[in-house]
Amino acid sequence: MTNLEIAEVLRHVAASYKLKDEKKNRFKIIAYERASDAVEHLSSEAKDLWDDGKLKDVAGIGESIAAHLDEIFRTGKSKHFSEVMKGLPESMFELMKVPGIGAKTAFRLSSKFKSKISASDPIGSLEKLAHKGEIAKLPGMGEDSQDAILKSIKEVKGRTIRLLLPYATQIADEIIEYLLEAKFVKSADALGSVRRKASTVGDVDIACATNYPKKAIEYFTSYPKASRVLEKGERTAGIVVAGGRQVDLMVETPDAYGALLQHFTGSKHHNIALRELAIKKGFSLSDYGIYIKKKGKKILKKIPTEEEFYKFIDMDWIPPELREDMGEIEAALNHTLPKLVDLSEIKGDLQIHSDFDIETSHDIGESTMFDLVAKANELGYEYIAFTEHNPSRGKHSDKQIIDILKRKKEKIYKLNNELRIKNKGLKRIFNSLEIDMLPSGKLPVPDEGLELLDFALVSIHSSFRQSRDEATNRVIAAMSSPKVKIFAHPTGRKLGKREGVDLNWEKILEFCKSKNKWLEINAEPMRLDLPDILVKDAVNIGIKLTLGTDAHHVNGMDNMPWGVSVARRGWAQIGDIVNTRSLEEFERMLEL
DNA sequence: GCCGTTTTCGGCCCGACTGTTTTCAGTCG
Repeated sequence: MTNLEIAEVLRHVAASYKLKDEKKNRFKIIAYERASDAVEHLSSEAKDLWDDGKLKDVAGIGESIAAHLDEIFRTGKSKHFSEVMKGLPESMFELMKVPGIGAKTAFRLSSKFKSKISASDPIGSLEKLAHKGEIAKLPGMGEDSQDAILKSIKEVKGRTIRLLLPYATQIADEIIEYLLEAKFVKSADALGSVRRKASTVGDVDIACATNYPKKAIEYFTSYPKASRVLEKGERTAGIVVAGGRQVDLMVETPDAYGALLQHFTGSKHHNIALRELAIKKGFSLSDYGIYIKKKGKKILKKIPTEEEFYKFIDMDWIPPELREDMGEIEAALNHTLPKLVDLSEIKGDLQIHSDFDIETSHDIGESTMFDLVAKANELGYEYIAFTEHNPSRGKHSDKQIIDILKRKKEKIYKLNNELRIKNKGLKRIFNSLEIDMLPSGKLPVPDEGLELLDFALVSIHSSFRQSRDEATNRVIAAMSSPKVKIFAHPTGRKLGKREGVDLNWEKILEFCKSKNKWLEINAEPMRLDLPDILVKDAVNIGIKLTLGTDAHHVNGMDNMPWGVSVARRGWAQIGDIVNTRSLEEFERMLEL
């Protein structure tokens, strides 16, 4: 059972309690919803935690829920959950997937149209009923509700995967630019997961500061690229842009903008923790500002900037990337927040594929070494590594592989000489290779070939479905080769397409620490791998990380900022990232 | 049902928008 499935079950339990007796179960409902959230955002599989007896360590899962989940993992179901959901129509849980339909509405629809809602496709049945005008006839519903349901169903059906960060950022940037063209808009910022630079983004949210909120809402809803206006209030508005992507705007006057920015940047978990803390200090936080109690009255203090907002509760300003309630609140209170690594501190790109014909079975780069060097100079790097895939093993003998690698070494040797003569910008090109790990953990390059390299990366490109132990042993075996320094795109995940390989991270991190091996943060937007949560684990233990774009074209080298975002979300500082070092220091580290 | 730097009891985040209502319920973030 996956985390997503467990989270869904917990949410269904919460919905069931809501229907049975909302008043009586008020806090139980919150508890189950929180537990559901917690499981959904877990960095490891709940099943694995259960295996290790650590399920109860998850904040939000206590004695009782842990026991029910234990029953589910052992027997496939929970008697208690079945009892709670007893008497409720099965189809209602499916209908709740439609935005705007919650527990109550779903229950009413499922009960009312019992015979007309098919078990195999409840949402499809509902759509038919809506088309016939049946929904509008229900008490408390009307034409507008029916239309809203139809539109939502359409969106559910055409729902694309979550956006990758760069695309979401681009949508946000274009709208921010549009907003700032209006004279009455003082400032505009991305909110939510875009501002926190999460790897994927659902909806794009934007804030704007203006003394003319009405005008700003009007202006926003007439954005030329909007295909539809979802809502239009006094303070917020929502539109749909190309690809069915929703963009929400929050408007505030400049004197209260800080509280708004803080609130809608989130994350939800960060805000909840923050508000609970504020209550203990006698304040109440909201997106309008901070309420202070005076003589039994609540007085609103408006907050123009985020810095002032955090300062008011005795905290340092927290970089948005850290706002996940993962310890940043405690650190901000103690003034021990890390100084996060910055893009300007990156001195090299450690994964680049040129068009050198290395006769690999994988994809070869599209740009020449010459063009890639020019790009590296443009980016102000001191060094780069050419890391083409290894020559294919099936088509080459060991001797042929060694010959190819010799040719590549010579070519890079010549290029390095030219750099030395020019004596500016880029100082050194490293001769590296991204080597497949065979399923056994063996490397498809003979030792004599490895000796030709400055250092090597290893990565997984096949057999993604090995068992946890098999895969872990494979990685450790492959990394044990002396020339191998970096484990590239370690989980092998592709966002929205493929889960990563199931690995025992405790073991791998321990290995990296003891053998001084490095983990790559791959900056390719669909990878962003190592994931931020594992970056944080690695940083905690003191494992060094590298940044590489995995560029197969000069343009790919522009992806470095996304990798830096992942590093920052994992609390990495300059010292944690190897390629923030000067060339001389980096060379020393390679020899360790 | 969960949780603890005032607590193992007594709390539990805050507010907007929509639609269908004459004061609110449901849903969402």
